[in-house]
Amino acid sequence: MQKQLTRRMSGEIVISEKPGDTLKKWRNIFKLSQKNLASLLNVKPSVVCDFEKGRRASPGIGTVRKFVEAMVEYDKAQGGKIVSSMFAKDNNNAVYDIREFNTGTAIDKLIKEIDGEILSGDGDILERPIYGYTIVDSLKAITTFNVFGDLYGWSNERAIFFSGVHFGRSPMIAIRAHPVKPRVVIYIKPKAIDKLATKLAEMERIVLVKTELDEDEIVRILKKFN
Amino acid sequence: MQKQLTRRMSGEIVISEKPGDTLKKWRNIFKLSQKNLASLLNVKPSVVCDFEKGRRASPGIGTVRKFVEAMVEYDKAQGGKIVSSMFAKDNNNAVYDIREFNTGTAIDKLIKEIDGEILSGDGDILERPIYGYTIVDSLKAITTFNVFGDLYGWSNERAIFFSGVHFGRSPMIAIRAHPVKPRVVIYIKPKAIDKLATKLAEMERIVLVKTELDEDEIVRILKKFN
DNA sequence: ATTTTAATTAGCAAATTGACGAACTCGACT
DNA sequence: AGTCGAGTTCGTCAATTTGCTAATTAAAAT
Repeated sequence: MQKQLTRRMSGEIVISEKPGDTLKKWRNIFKLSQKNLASLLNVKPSVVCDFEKGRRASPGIGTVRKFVEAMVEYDKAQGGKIVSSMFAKDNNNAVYDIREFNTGTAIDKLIKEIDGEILSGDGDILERPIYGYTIVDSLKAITTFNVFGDLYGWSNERAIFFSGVHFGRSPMIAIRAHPVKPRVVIYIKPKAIDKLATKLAEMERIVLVKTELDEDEIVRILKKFN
Repeated sequence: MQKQLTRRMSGEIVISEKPGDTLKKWRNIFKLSQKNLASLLNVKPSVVCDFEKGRRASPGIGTVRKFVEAMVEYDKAQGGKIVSSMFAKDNNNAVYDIREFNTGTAIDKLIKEIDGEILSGDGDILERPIYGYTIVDSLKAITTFNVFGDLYGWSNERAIFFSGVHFGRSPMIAIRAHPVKPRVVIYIKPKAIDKLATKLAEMERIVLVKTELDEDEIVRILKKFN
């Protein structure tokens, strides 16, 4: 959650017309004085000012990072009120795990690692890289509001794992209906596989896979990937 | 939409453990070779490589920005396939406008500008700064999936304008139910004001305002703010 | 009226970036 | 065996950043 926010803040600062103003805006949101923030960073207040006033035309990302993380850390030490007020999405327990890779991982490599069986998808589509994954409880995903927006992390070039799958029909229908599609869908210990599910997967050119590993094992294995 | 993506990309690069890897990841997503990207940036390929391999520990945000924007621009010139595949939220026409300010604007200043009448809220709460606003169609906001997650931009220290308001009861109930609250709620040309709405606003310490200007005029006026 | 506190400006030394070019690796394809 | 394309490594150097101190302005508090 903090990471999400630091990314947002950094992104906004980098792209902003006047990065200094944006920096200042965040400092104000965190209710810190320049002196205050400076001491968190072990620098003198004039340094903070120089950045805010844009004396440095293009500060390094290390600097931006230090600033942003210091503010978020500070808030955390105070109980995290500001950070958590920034976010709503916590009780979204339909999402079991969500993570991004830094480098692409080929689909077939991932399938092999999790001991998956391919139900649909072949050829060079299996060599495409994906950049992250999401593990969701299929039932909760459909009944909970809003999850579908949160299923995709930064990239939709990703794998989606569904747990609690009966026949795998509903998850594929949901994916069919949703405008953004993942590259790979993986059913965790499905009871059976509905024919319509594989048909839809083919139509969408989505690689459909099943695995008999459980969520924890999958998370553990995928920790390796970067 | 492009701006959103550039912010995401930049944020991810800044916060990443290995910014170079993240840069590379995005270059791959945009299906560009180093040479290719280098030519878009008018630099030599080795420069791109140096950044990806982390020879510069802390590249300037100007550099990050150039990289990110070049990729997005390139995609746009190709028809914008990648950028738009990255986003789902288009047919969300419940949201009429959403914008962030770079500097805080006092609530009462904003109210004065849009010629608003205060229905609830007084004292120093009116001097608090806000950092953005959202204008939504109240009916669509409630019937459309997912909007409530998109109502808040970067900061919830913001104003939310509701158009198509009858008595203003439903919007306040929705806000009451939602965990993240705006600082200010503004009804655009309401037919009347429900008592419960003002009561809820008081309970949530939200400044409730009505205005007789229409959406377009409001957008025009708020363009001034930065 | 005086003292604090917060924010801004400016000059300067050391460290780092940003860009280049040339040399080098490593597969893949003739 | 040889050449292409894509990517990597590194020495070099001007331009910038980073952080300091010190001086100055502005606003708030005593």
